[in-house]
Amino acid sequence: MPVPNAMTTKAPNVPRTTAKPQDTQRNDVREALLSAAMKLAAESRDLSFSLRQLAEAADTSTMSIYTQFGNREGLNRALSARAFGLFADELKRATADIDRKDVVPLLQRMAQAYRKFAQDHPSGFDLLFGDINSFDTVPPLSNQYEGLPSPSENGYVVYGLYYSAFETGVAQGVFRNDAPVRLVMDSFWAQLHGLVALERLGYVRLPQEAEDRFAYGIEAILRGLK
Amino acid sequence: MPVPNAMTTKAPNVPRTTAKPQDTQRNDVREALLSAAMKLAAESRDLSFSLRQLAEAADTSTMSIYTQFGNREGLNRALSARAFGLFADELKRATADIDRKDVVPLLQRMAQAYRKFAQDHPSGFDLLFGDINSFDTVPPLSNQYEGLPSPSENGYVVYGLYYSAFETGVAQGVFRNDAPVRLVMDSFWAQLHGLVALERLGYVRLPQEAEDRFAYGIEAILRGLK
DNA sequence: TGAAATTCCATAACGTTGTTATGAAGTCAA
DNA sequence: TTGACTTCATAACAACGTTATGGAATTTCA
Repeated sequence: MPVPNAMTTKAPNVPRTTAKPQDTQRNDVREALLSAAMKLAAESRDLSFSLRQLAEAADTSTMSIYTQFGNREGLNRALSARAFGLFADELKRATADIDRKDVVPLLQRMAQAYRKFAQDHPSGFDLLFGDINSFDTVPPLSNQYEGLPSPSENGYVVYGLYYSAFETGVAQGVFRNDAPVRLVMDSFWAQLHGLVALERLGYVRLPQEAEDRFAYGIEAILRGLK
Repeated sequence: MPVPNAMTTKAPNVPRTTAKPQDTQRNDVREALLSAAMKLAAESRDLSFSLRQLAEAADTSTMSIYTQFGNREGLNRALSARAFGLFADELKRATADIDRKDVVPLLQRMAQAYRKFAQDHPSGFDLLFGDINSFDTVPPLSNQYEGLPSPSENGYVVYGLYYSAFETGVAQGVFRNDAPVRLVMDSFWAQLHGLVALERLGYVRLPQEAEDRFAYGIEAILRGLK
């Protein structure tokens, strides 16, 4: 879509002051790029910004993206790590006042946090769960981790929060023990993901229905795992 | 990614024979474009083909895509209608030998068909359920249809097959009647979608786990709606 | 301290993409 | 037969991700 090219048409040959000794805190440029990318993604609620737009927003050039991240996929990978951080924060905040032994209210809050993360950071949600090949940063489902790329630290945090809730719940007899805890947890997560993903994708067109739909779905999911 | 441009480098100025009177069965070009697009999508298992590749595969030029479909989004919309046809076929085939009153086995088959459709036609699955704004061709969840774009005919077929199964099931008392049938059905669908979507996105890395995971998930979903 | 090696990124270009401009050929109504 | 309309082949355009090149800043090591 041809758009007024206010951005690419700029005064040419205005060389930027390149890194002076005192501002060469390493990773200044990297940080500027990452935070500008997060901002652009937040504004548009997707990942459609171009690398030229990003470079301009971060007051640098496209080449610095390549030296810092290799290519766009590398940038996305770095952004995924950030997104997992936001997700982990939301999970912790939502469950701060819940006793870890009260697994049912705990998981209800964690489900709400999953949905809230998708609503508040839709591009982060897309990064983590919306694209093929995005799962390099997500902990694998299997116990057999060998040879698989290692996910980000916050990925493990998120994974661990869900897993330990189910570990406790199965031990308490609140959830079924007819399968490995991992499978019970994954079942919960997949079904929760479906509720949230369809809403993110625009299937739920009438906002006033969304709350009932989500609440009903979560109850059904938990019922099915008891 | 710079690739040997064997396609764009072709003998120039070789005018094609433009529509002669006898081959002007209208929509010849449209049909050629659609079937070539389906083929390209099937080969790559995604929608990454370019409009130039499509034009060449259909032995026409890119402009015909624009006269036939307006733009790429219009092409995708037409492909969605085809994909819904394939999905409806799969649903019918999978449930052909099931009595419509046996709603539990019926829905198990319909869940398997949903998964099989995603496996056999991943790009079709992406078209229908994988992208924001793709839901113009999907029947809306709500009873209040007013003002919403009308989905494709096969969209209604798919929707109706699921809906009537739940209508029967709720009437029989097999499923809960504590909410509108539409909400029960949507809960089932969303959770099923989560199982299938995560598998499609590459989360299930070990194929030998996929079957158990899916079977366990479907059982849990049905249990939660009883 | 000073020269060589290396890192970083600004400029500019390349190939590919979706889309649009233009015009010629074919169809259809009168 | 004429004139309006439709269709699509050619060519161009702006924007995209990426790569080439080179100069400045920094680091290494004497």
